[in-house]
Amino acid sequence: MAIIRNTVAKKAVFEIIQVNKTAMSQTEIFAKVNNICDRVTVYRILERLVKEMKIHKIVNVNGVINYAPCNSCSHDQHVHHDHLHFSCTTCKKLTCISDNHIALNIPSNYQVAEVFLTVSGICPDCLIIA
Amino acid sequence: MAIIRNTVAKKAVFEIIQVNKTAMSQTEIFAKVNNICDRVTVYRILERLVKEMKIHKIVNVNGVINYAPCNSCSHDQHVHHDHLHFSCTTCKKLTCISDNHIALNIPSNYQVAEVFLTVSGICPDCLIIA
DNA sequence: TAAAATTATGCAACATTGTTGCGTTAATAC
DNA sequence: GTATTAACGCAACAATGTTGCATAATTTTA
Repeated sequence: MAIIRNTVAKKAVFEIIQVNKTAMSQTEIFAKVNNICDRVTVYRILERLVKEMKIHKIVNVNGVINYAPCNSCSHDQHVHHDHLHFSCTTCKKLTCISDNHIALNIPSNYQVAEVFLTVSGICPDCLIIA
Repeated sequence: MAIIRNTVAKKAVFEIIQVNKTAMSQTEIFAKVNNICDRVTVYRILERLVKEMKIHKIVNVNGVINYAPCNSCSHDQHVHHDHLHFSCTTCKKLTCISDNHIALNIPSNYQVAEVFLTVSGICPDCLIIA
């Protein structure tokens, strides 16, 4: 039945993810926890937070897994959240763009579970600079 | 000006990708080339084939990069092809589902370059077995 | 509150995927 | 056939992620 423990490291990791406006990789998160725990622990905490549905996993266009808070996710939406991710080619930041309900045209013999939609390009911040 | 050479290994890799109905990872491709070349060579061939626009890269939902032939891709579409990928959670195969033109609702201050759309679930083949 | 149970951690080692440098091989042009 | 240089092999490295196991910390319960 696995009782969930809210440890110091776990709180720190969750805090970091919640405060940050863009999605973060394990590497970025580990860099921010200031050695309060091992890097393996960060992996395991992330795994647990995903299972507890407090954060969600997003694979960036380069294949690196990123994590973002599940702010707008209800329990239902988690499995089937159709929101969109924007991957900036300039600053490399991955941003969640909420509430983009897309209509897919998938053959009926496919059973859809989850939609992964990421758009690459240049984000507003980088467009200003350019 | 880099003259392109059509080597034995390159022909073999391209053949494997073309024959296969689903997208393949470097690991899968290397397993099929039967040691006619080094695994590094496979990486480099894939890189070249992508640059020559004969195949395209797809990042699977687990972060592993897969390759599929650019059958339906015109030169224009390559950079901006909106087709959809289906990632089967049972057989792990990644399939291209052609011609799914989706309407995105991205804020106008984002400059869109490329759309990555992958849907996970169960593919027809695995549904029959289940 | 002390002991038992079990969740979480640290560390080391490993696995997978992908990259780089450099000397050598081989495809193509002439 | 020879020259040119793209492509290759090998070794070494780098990044990301995983596993096993002993230990630490937290919670339960007696």
